[in-house]
Amino acid sequence: MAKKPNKLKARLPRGFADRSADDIRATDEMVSKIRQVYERYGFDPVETPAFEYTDCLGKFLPDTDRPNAGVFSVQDDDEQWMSLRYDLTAPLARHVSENINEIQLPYRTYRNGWVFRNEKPGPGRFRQFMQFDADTVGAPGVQADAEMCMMMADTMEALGIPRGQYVIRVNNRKVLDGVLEAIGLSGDENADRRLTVLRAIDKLDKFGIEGVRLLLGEGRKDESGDFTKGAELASDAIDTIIAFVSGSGQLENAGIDELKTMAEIFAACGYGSDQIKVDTSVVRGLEYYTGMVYEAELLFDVTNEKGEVVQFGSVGGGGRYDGLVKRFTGRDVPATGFSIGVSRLMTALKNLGKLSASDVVAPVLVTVMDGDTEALGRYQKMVQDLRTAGIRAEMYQGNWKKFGNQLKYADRRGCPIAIIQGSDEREAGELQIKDLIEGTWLASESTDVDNVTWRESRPAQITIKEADLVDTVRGILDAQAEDRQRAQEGQ
RNA sequence: GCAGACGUAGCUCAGUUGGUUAGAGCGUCGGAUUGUGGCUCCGAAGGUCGGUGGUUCGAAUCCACUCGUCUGUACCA
Repeated sequence: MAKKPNKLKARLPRGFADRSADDIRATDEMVSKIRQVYERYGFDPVETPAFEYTDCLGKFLPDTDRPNAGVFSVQDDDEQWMSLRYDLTAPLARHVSENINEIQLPYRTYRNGWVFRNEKPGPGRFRQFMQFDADTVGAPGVQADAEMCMMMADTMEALGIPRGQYVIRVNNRKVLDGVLEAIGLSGDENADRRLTVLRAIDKLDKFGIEGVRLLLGEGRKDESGDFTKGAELASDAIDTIIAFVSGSGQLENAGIDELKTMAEIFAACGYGSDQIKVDTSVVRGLEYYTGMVYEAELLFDVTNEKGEVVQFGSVGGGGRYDGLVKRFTGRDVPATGFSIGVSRLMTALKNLGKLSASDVVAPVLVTVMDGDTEALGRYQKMVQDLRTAGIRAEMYQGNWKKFGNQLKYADRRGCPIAIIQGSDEREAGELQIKDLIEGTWLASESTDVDNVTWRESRPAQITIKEADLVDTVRGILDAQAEDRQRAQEGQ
């Protein structure tokens, strides 16, 4: 056997995805709905690049052991480390700090873009994904946080998620700090333990009360038998925390007061607990949040491709980060903002059926039966006439000599209509207009017809005068659109 | 990172205690049909059995290592 040439294997890096036409259109539609809400709230767009100097992004400086832990980093030719951004908040803090003298505070801004994380990918979890953020920089008041939550709720509804199918959960980091203090976990020497406790609390919706109890104590065994070490708290401390996160604990501190103020704002603005509610188990990221934290959670079941119900968790979140700009400027610039995971949310909406199947119809296909220059010019002219009338259209660009293939192409491409003009029609100044949607239906109704009879019947095909091309096509397209509309409503 | 399961054609999967030339369905391509999609019929292409090494007369099958995928878990700024 002849030796095979060493063919290059085409492969996508793991954790990355190609996006189809449908995905791109659906994303564009989603993004535009989100943008409309943010614009209405008076936010302005800003864009920062995908790369930042690594030290500007946060605590991750590449070390020699794992230069890319968590982030994708490269060294510039002047040996400075740069990284792909892993969120849109740190770059915003950099942008604001760098332009602090030009920017009018409070600065209300939004932006969407790709972010990158160098970590283990999973289903619905990619190493490149899109986020859509909104932030108010330079506003210390709780009102700014409250506005964020309300805007998040409005956004969910603008995306077609009905009230009751989502909830914005709010908490205040200061509250949790108070709880930790109450069980004697204050001070630097307990920093690690505090983290473990916060992480355990964050898993309430995943593991339930009992799971969290285990993580606060000895530890917990997962389904594969692997053991996770717990925080090893005393049992009365565990009880205090459990009581607190399940809503029955008592505590007075600044965090609670702020939450009360927020609740009043929500009530005054007409947002009920079916939209936004205080939930003392919300933790969010551990690093930079200083006060309010909030997250958007979907309450409906999401089934994946295999038909399994999956725990979807949050589709967005944020909070107050008063220290992030100060790192650069030394000035106190309080800020609050949130981020929507566009890619994740889109997966969920797709499953909810809220993602309207693309309105874009495939182009009308002008078939080719005569390949000489003059004839090709005539076909191309038909295409241009249709395009001028605002109708998507294209001329067949493959091997025109196999006519059957042209219709097969149109069929698979989903073309609504095919235009046919052979020499017979040409001489009569006529065109054949074939309704491919109607034809598909006819074909499914008559499966036992032999091929010759099927072909000679020329299903769903009419003959018209050349001059009537645009009007006829438009008429058929309109009728097809009505049918689609009716079918959708009938569901 | 840790733990477990699984890797056979483009896809979904068969493949006997280790035994000749590794199969099927679907899909793809060609033909029946130089001017009509579907159905039908005929034919063809397509495989380093994830990789490397070992055991054996002989490995898709057994062993070791490795890579990859999936599931759980950890981390997630």
